[in-house]
Parts: sequence; C-alpha cells; structure tokens
Amino acid sequence: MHDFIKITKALSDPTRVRILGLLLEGELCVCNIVEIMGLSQPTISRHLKQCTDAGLTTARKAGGWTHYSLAVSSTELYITSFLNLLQQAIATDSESMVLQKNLVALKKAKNIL
Amino acid sequence: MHDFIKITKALSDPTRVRILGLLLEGELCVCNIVEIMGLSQPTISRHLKQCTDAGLTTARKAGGWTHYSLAVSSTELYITSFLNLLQQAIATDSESMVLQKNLVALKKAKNIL
DNA sequence: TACACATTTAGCAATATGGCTATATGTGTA
DNA sequence: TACACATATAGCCATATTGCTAAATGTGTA
Repeated sequence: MHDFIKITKALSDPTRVRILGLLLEGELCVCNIVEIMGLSQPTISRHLKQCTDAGLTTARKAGGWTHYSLAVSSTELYITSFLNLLQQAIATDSESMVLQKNLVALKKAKNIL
Repeated sequence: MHDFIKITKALSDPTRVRILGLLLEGELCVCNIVEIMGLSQPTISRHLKQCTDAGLTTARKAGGWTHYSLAVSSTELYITSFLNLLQQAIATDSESMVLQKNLVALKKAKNIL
C-alpha cells in the first residue's frame, strides 16, 4: 500500500508527469530539464527526488552532474505498469509535445546524444 | 493528461484506495462503507464523489440510498489498468484485509448479498 | 587553496487536501 | 403535511504540497 501511494502521489502532479515524459526519451541531467521546463532548478531537483523515492527514476552521478532516467527495468511490483500508463498520458498531452520538441532542439544545439 | 492526473490523485490517498478495495467485493451503499471504515458520513461521501469524478466508480441511486461500484467495464483509456493495479495494492495491505473481514461480517449480519 | 559550476537542502508563502460538524437536499411513509 | 432516514454540500481547521529564493554541499580545475 505504502509503495502504491508513493507512486500514485508522484504521478498526481502534471509537472512531475511531464518531467517523466521527457525521460521517456532517455537519460537527462538536472540542468537540461530545468532549461526545458522553465522552472527553478531547486523545484526540478525536488520533483526528481520524489520520483526517485517512489522508485520511478534512478539517479546516476557523474562529476558535478546528476543524470536521471526512468526505472524501466525496475523489478518493483508496479513500476513498469505505471510507466506504461505514463507513456499514454504523455502521448495525449499537447504541453508534453512542446517540451519534447524543445528537448530535441536542445540536444541538437548542445550536440548531446 | 487531465484525466490521468484526476485518476492518480484519486488513487494517492490510502483512505480512498481502501474504499475502492471494499468495492472490489461488489456494490456497496454509502452507509455500509461508513460503518466499515469508521469515518464520518460526509468524509466517505466526499471520497466517493472524487472517485466517481475520476471515473473509477459509478453511482446508482435507489430511493434514499446511493450504491457505488467500481467502473470495471469502463471504456475510459486508463480505468481498467488502474483498477488492476489497485487490486494488487489491496491484496498486500493488511488494513484492507481487516476491512474486508468486517465487510463479510456486516453482510452476514444484515443478510446482504 | 580558491573559484566555478551543478545540485541539494532549508525555509517561506500561497494553495490544496482531508478530517470534522452543521446544514441542506431528496425519498418514502404515516 | 410532517417526519425519519440516507446522502450531499458548506464551511472550518490542521496539515501537506508546490512554487520560490538563499544558503549549503560536492566536484573539478587553476
């Protein structure tokens, strides 16, 4: 129950869902997400922490950067099911479409894979 | 996105999840849920309204009573998927097990089907 | 060491949430 | 009509949430 609530709480805020939507495209560092979402860096950091606590994302530290990615290969009971549902929510959200375009543009501009 | 958020918000509170867990056993009227959950009638009523607004439950009025049931045959994009996940959450929640026992006892005592 | 940069943590303000009690609404019956 | 009963709505209070800015932490480099 506790895990279920943590996950649904994490997925019950549009900002977090959209951040997770960006991560559907692959790993991103905090600063990239900040740039794309247009919210303050501490706000993004807090959302990512909550997602990680819920088991939805994983953090990989590399020097000063922290790269976040979806926990797609999680063995946790619900995670992959919820991430599938997330994908459907993102696919029908016009705001997420805009963010994804911005992400593509950012990757091109900064030559990130 | 909006629908997704409404559903995850509805599923992000343990009280609501447990009410929905009771409904896994079948349709119930508000007064039964009040008796089993031990919360005030307005509180239960409000939770049920939120679940219905999210599309997770349906209300059937019969005289003074309102009977709520899970929207198991919903054609809404996410509903059935979320209800499946709900079932897993309930199955591993000891508090829900107690509530289900109380429900069985109540049904016997009142001779409800 | 000192500095730059990325991220996290702390703390604040506005709003949302979840419990309650009191009251309104709706239905069936005397 | 009047009353009993079930449910819904309104409004209050305590707590949680989400945005922010400021400050702390951590890492790499001069």
